[in-house]
Amino acid sequence: MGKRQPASKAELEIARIVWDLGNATVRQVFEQVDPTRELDFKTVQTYLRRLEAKGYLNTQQDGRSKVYSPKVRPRQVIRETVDDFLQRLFDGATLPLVQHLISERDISAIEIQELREMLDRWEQDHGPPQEK
Amino acid sequence: MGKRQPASKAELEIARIVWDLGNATVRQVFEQVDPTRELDFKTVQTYLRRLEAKGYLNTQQDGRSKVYSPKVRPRQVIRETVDDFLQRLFDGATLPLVQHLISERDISAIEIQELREMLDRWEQDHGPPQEK
DNA sequence: TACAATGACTTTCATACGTAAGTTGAGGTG
DNA sequence: CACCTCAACTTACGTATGAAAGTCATTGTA
Repeated sequence: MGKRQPASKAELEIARIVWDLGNATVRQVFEQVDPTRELDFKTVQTYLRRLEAKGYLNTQQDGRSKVYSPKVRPRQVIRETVDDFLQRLFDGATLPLVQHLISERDISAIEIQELREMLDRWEQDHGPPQEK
Repeated sequence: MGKRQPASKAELEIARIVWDLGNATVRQVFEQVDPTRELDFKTVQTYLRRLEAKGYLNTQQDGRSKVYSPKVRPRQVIRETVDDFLQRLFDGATLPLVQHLISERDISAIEIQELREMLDRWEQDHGPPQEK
C-alpha cells in the first residue's frame, strides 16, 4: 500500500477521535478533545486537514460542512505506530513493553482477569503447545 | 523533578543504546546502531549531545573522548514515553495496547507462558482476587 | 436586510527534528 | 617534524510540527 506520510503525535490524537466517532465534523471532533489540552478549534481543523492530506481520512461534503471519516483502518495505523514505537524504544521486542504495562501502570484485578482470558484464547487459536 | 525537554524519537533510539551499554563513547554507541538505519557517525554524535543538553545523559571525560552514561533512570523515561503514547493513541487506557500487542504481534508460546507467570506474580503482590 | 456566527480554505510562524558538514586541536606514526 | 586521524565542538539547513490567525463565503436570525 502506498506508504502514506507518518502522522505526527498531535495528529494521531485527533485521528483517534475520528475513529471513535466513526465520522464527524470538525466541531464534533473539537468537542471531544480533552479540554485540558486547550486546543483551538482552528488547530483541530488544521490537524484534520493534514490527516486528510496524508491519506488517513476521507471527507464528504454535508451541506456547508465537511464530514471526516477514517480512510485507513485504525488497526493498521495503530500497528504501524506501535511497531515504530517498539522498534525505537525496545529494539523491536514486544514482551518488555507488555511487562512494563502490567507492572508499571495501574491495572485492575478485573483487567488481569481479562488478560488471562486473552491468553487462553490465544492458545486456543494457536494450537496446542507444539506437538513438534 | 525538573521536567526535562522531551526527547525526540530518533534521540530515544540512541538513548536506549546508552542504557544498554551502561556507558559508552560516541563510537561505541554508533557501532550498536542498527546498520539498516544508515545513520552517520556525526548524526549519532548530535543526538548524544542533544540528549545531554536535555538532561537525559551525563558525560565524563576519558582522555580525548567523552563517555556518556544515563542520567535519568530508563524506567522513568520509558514510563513517561509510554504514558504519552497511551494518552494520544488510546486515550490513556492501558488494556487496549496490551491486547493489541498480544493479538497483533508475533508472540511465541514461551512468551505467553512468561506472561502467565507475570500475571501470577501480579496477583501475588496485589493481594488475593477480592474477597468482595 | 444587516449582522454576527460558523466553516472552509489559505497563510503564518517559531521551534523542533533529522541529518549532517565544517573547523579545530590533540595524538600517534612514518 | 609533517601529516593523518579522530573526536569535540560549532554551524547548517530543509522539512515537519504545534499552534494558530486571516480571509471569505454562507446563513440563521434579530
